[in-house]
Amino acid sequence: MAADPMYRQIAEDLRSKIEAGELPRGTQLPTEIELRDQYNASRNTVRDAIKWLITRGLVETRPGQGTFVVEKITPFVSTLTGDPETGFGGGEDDIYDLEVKATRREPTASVPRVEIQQVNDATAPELQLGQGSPVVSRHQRRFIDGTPWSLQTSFYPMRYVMDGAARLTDPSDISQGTVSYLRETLGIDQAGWRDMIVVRAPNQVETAFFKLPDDGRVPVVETRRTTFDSRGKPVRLTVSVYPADRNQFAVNVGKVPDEIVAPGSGEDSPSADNSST
Amino acid sequence: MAADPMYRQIAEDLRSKIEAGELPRGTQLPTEIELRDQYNASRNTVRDAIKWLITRGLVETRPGQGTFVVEKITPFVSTLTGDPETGFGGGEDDIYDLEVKATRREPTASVPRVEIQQVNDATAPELQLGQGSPVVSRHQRRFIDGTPWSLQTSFYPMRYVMDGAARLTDPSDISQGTVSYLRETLGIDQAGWRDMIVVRAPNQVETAFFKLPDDGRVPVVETRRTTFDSRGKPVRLTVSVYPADRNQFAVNVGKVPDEIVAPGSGEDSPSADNSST
DNA sequence: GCAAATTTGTTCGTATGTATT
DNA sequence: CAATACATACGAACAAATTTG
Repeated sequence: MAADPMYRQIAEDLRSKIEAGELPRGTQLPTEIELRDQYNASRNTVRDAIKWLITRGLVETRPGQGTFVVEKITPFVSTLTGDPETGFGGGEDDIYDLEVKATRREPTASVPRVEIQQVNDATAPELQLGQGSPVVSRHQRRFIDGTPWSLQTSFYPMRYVMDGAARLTDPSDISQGTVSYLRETLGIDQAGWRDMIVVRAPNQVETAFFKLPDDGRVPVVETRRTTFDSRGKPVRLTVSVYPADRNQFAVNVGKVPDEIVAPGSGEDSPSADNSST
Repeated sequence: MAADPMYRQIAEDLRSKIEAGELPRGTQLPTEIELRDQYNASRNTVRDAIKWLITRGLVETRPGQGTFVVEKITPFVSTLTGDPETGFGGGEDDIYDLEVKATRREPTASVPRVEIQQVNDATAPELQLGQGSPVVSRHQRRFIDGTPWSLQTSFYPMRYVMDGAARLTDPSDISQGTVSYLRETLGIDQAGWRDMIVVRAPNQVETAFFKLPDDGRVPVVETRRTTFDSRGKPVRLTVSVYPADRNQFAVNVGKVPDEIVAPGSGEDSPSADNSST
């Protein structure tokens, strides 16, 4: 009882039992009352230990049922790169390439929700627009095999609509893809893009849509894709949000083989802990 | 008291005050005793509210001092892509390109720690090695302006050393870079690489090195870079771990302008919350 | 340098509410 | 409806870290 607080000791003990396979995935832990007796602590202390395990994503509690070791999720893998000449985005509108280990799963998307907005303070510089400029936003919810996969919003300068790209405001899929639509109507070519990848806590909308635990311990990955024309001017901004607990990303540079090897994540760092700087 | 639990109401109230600027970054919140009186709740309930804010990274507590609104961190931005022909990795050994908004900061790295290990179960398939094959691991701690930036470990098949690349086991920097060293000694060319990006909770070593809060609420980003030769065979695997609270990543595809625009993250999704599927 | 005051951290006990079986 | 199990809330006491006098 000298070094660590009791709830940490209990938590570490349970953690080691989980990682040693003594408590396999999906099994139920002893109830809080049973743990209280086992560890000779109070129920509140046991609950502190469980809270610590929840934060690390090791267990989950279900009211009226018990505490369970979480099942491992087979992640979705999204490839952020693509062939800038041929494929260039895969042909689908705003949909990233997708490859999934073992089974090939099918992504589906909701009908776009289109809005005219004043450009956000955060996105204005990325689109090189003045504060408050009007933009068209096209928002979609995307699923894989029915489970929520990502939220995606693309922003286009309103000027494109004025200049003739009226279908940008159509609240339906632009089947040919907005890329080729902009090229054909306005002669805007797409020379490349940059993805900015940020990890952050989910907001309320994201927590609800992805059915994440409402204590914000599961982060989301936000990719902000700015597409440029050949003169280096930004054409659009696509913001996609993915829950980090079921998504991974791949980036290819140069010549690489096709198959994606299951990334085993986890404990690769040399076992010994570092001490000096 | 019907809808939300009291600790959530207190937390949301404090959150709105923080986001409205009423409680600026860095300022101290009222003490738990003061909050108890303000909200007419018990101290434990106030502490539950503070815990909720901590999980979301909005505040931090300092024992003996108080609770404070967290300061915003200017993030490091690492570019995962590069020119596959000319630059190809930037010339430094295993160091990614780095660009930082406004000021250009200098990355430094510790002397490599070299170990001969049996290949990990997770990394064996990525390097296409049999279970338990010997590998050389080269581990470095990397800093920017003195603050811990990333932990990086590269794995090479031990066979390379047998075949003549003895310096791979040198516990010092290979100044010319391992890429050109392998090309000159063994004729191994580097045709491309793939980065797998995973977000997960930090382990004990990472928590200590990055000085992260020990409750694992700050995730880490793990990039697993597999480098391939022109025949599509893996040459090496570089695993880098970055704390998500001070790092962002950029991926360039095709032709894009040089300057990286400050990515403002956050609240871009259309304001209204989604309801139906 | 030490002691007191302040503030958060841990642990206990207890009671009541809510969700599930 | 009853039993079970987790969720919330209160009160209290002591420990540990930090600042202040």
